Amino acid sequence: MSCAVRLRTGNSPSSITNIYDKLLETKSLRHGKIVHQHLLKNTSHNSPILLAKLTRLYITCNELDLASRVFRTIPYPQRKNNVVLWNHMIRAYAWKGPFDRAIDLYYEMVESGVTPTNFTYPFVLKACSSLQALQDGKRIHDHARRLGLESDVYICTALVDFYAKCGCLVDARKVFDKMYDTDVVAWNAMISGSSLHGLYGDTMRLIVQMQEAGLSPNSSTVAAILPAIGEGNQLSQGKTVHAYCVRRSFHSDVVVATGLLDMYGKCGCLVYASRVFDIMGVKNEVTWGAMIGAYISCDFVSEALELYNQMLIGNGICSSPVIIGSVLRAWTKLTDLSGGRRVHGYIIKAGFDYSLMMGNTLLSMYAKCGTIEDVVRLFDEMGVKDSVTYNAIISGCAQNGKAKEAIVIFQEMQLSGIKPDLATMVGFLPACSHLAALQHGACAHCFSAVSGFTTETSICNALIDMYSKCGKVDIARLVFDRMQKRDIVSWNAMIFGYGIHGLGKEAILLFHDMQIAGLRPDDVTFICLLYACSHSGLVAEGKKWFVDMNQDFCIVPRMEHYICMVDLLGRAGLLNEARSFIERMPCDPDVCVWSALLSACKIHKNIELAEEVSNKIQCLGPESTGNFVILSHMYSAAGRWDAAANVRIAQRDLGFKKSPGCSWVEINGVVHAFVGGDQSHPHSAEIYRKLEDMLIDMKRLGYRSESSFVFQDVEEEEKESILLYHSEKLAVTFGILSLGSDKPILVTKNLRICVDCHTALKYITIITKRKITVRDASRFHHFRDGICNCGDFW
DNA sequence: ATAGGGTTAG
Repeated sequence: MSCAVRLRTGNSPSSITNIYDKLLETKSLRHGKIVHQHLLKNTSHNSPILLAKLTRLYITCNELDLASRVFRTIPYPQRKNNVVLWNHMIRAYAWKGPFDRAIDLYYEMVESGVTPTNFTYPFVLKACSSLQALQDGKRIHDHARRLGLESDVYICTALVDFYAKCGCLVDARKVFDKMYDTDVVAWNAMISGSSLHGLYGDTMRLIVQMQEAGLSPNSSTVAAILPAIGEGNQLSQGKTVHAYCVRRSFHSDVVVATGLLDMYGKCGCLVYASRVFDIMGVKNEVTWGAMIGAYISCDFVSEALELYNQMLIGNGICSSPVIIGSVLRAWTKLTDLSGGRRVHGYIIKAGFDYSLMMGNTLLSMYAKCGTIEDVVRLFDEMGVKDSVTYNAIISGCAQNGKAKEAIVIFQEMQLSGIKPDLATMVGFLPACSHLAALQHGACAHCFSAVSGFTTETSICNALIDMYSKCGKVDIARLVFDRMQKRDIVSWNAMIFGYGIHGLGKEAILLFHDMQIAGLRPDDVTFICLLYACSHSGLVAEGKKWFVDMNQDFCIVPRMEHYICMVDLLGRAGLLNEARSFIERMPCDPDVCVWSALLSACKIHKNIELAEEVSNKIQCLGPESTGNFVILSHMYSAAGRWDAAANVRIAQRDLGFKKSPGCSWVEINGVVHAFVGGDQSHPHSAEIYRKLEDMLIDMKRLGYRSESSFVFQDVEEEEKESILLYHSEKLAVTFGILSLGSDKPILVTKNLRICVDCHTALKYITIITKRKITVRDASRFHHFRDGICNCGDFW
């Protein structure tokens, strides 16, 4: 059609309007744009009706920006009166987004005096629902009520959907219950809302009620409930739904089938997931994303990456932000930083939107791969942050030994106005556990209680761990006793708590209680139990449980169990038995197994065996520095300085640096750290003076420094001073100076406590009449009135 | 319908 030519021939305005009209009726975007061009040039041809028609055409063609531009040029009275056009504009934005434009248009409509109709509300409410804009939705609900539109079935359904998506399920239910006629769509709104918020029980109850009301779930219902089933790990329920889908022929629907495979993946049933995937006729990007995610959830990470490549190469499907998120999670699970970095580069190069979720995924990858510098840099770059952002960085720090940083960031989070949630606290408490920062931990406990988190099993589990690692095993037990529901982690954490305090009998009692309560011990339970036996010298019990674990509980021992057993036997002085135990192992012992024996050789001063064990460790590649240190200590103790020096030279040549011994003490919520011979603390002078004073009293009571454990060949007096300024002594002394005389002192050390400090602290408890507790890398030492509860071997 | 944060383990 050569309309452009005809338009130039000086027709009268009314005939031109007719031509415009005809062009718009073709519903062709190209024609619309031609009319638009001419209207811009010949403003005299503008008529409100034409402009309205052009707006409609643009809406139909999904050109919302253009539609909106033309809409605004319609003169006021005509625009005001064309309610239908307002509704169309709002509906278009509510469908396609940006959703906030729909809400803005609604407000503009009301403010310019246009009365919304029953068609307006479902659309604007849908926009509120997509944005989870609770306040706006409530206001709009109020408007509809005042207009007497409350019984309109479409509005009610939209309201149910809106409240349910915002998580206000009580309000959703209120609207729902008032409805005269609830159809499948209204039920689906209720059901998908509770499913979206992970309320598995409620979702299933609603399904039953729906069927009792005589309605059958349709494919949308099924698609809505499958994520909740997956998250609730309800495999048998999921299979029932699958069967229902087959009966109703929903299973060939790509949305339902994708939901099914995702559900199987989340339930850990990879075989079923991939079977659904394989027989699917139509697969889209979401299907591939779900399958890749299923592989990752089931720990088949390299298979997931392989599938991703298959998708790109053989199936013509491009990456999407969601799939890239999954790929990042795969590298995270492999703790493969370079893989993660490559994906990060790809995200930048491909120009993917840097959404909050993508940022959080990247942050979590860097955090789990242990590069705190990258985490902090990314964190600072992120413009928008939410609680997940903070949770990722806090737990990332806590899991990578940066507990002090975790505390600082937790404080920053509170200043930023983002409220810590349940996951924040569960991720933060281990940082307190690690530092034995009881005051921070107790504050976190109070905050959790006030926020209503302490009814949750996960938070109580973290609290049990925190209190027992902060030396308060009694409070840990109180938390344990008051829990409404305990899971396997609760019992394991409590048993381990008793173990580190040398309370083996209590650990065994709890192990029995656990079985009476109907819980089946798992592999971790036995690690905790054997550890407890080992640290309380309960050799016979430990041996018995090791056998029972295999025979009665069908748990195949892992390396960790063997390590516990070698530790148990070795600690008790049964060095030969420990060695033959290792020789009988059905699998090859790793370095940690031999290290456990080497530590035992040190306790029982058996240099010959230590040398032999040390050679084995050398052959395996001595992964850690601790083994060199032990052997060198033993040679030193025997006065064999040359041998000790050779070990240290070998250690240096192989590139192993001794990690410095570090001790810390929490005073009024501030953690003070010390290394050996440290003079950097502001109160250093006082601390050293106090220590020297105490040394005089200690000597009077019979203390002799264990100078054989100084590893350089130096004069006695010098040895004494090297020992005197060990980090644990400095931290204890600072505690004595800073805390009231009735207060017990808790010091934490990153390595095992040294023999001399162990002896010295006993004397210090007598001199200062204080209780002193040291948590070293291995366990708790409770010093009281000149004795330690560890029984002097550790 | 697919992506982000959390508890026990020498």
